Amino acid sequence: MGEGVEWALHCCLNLAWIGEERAVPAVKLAGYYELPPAYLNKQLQALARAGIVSSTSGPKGGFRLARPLERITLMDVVAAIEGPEPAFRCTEIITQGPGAQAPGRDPERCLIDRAMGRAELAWRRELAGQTLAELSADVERTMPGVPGRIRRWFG
Amino acid sequence: MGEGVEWALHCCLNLAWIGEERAVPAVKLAGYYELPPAYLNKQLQALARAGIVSSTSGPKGGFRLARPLERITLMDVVAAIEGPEPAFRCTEIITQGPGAQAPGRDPERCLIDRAMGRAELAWRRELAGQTLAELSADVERTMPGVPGRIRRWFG
DNA sequence: GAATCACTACTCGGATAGGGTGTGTCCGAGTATACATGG
DNA sequence: CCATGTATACTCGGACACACCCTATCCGAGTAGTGATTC
Repeated sequence: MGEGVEWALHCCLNLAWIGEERAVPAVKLAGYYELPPAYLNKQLQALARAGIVSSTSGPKGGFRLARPLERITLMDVVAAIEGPEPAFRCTEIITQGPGAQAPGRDPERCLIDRAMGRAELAWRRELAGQTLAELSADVERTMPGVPGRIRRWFG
Repeated sequence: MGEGVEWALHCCLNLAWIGEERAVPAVKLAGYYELPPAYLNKQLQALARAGIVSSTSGPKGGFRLARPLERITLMDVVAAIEGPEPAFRCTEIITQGPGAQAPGRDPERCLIDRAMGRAELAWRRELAGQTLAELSADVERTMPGVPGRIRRWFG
């Protein structure tokens, strides 16, 4: 899995703590973690395409959260960065070669694909079941000073 | 995820249906699905290193299951092919840059890492909860002719 | 006839190239601000 | 003093290289079987 997911999650939390009334440019977000600015910008573009953040150009421009943390799940961010395709993609080798099964013969998919799909569904369900708001609450509980320090640093 | 996982799962089932008294060379297994023989051999080597199959060289050599299907889970095969590293690897960017948290300050890991780890644990748990024996039983129930046909083709 | 030995064919195993996706960088389009200018 | 036009600086957005891992291939090490040779 690409590391852009980790960057995107941290940035979403930071944007929330900074407040949605201010737009933060990618360069500043990158500076906080010493990440490649242009590449982080690319990841944030993906978040913008997914409707998670909104972007504005020009001076005083940048990124801000498009909706509250309560309506952003881990799944949303992962899907925005990694794409919607499943990790395990069945190439249907069962329909090739001498022992080929007729593709349309059984309406159900390849059983291996179904089994792997069940596991991936459990993964997605877990990701979709946790919002960034819960994550933010956990951080504020275990490290109360962090959000304030971040808001101050970006000020 | 690499497609070698799909190949390995099909091959394990085929080896089980053929019977463990016979060793099947990689070339023959590849021929059944028209896969690149040498590359499939590489995947089977990974299964051998993981102790899922045993390999014997020379004439009448090949691969055979090292233990019954009841003791092989989807997780075993995935770990053998893909490696033991988790898909999401936290790069600890939280410990870098101006807002660096001291690494040893909190004994618990980065909360984002923990959240992603929970999801991945659900995935692994689902994979580890299903054995190839159950998968084989499903196939024999929905497509009763397949195992016999495979055993016949490899004969 | 039986045992031994060399030879052959076959298989795995690791070392070696090629391609595709993720990683990283650069420059142009667009915009809001600030300033100068004129009424 | 206020409105307007212009220049400017700043930001995103997409187009352009680089690198690493997955994919694919090839050849050597080792082994079991086979046949010839010898006692």
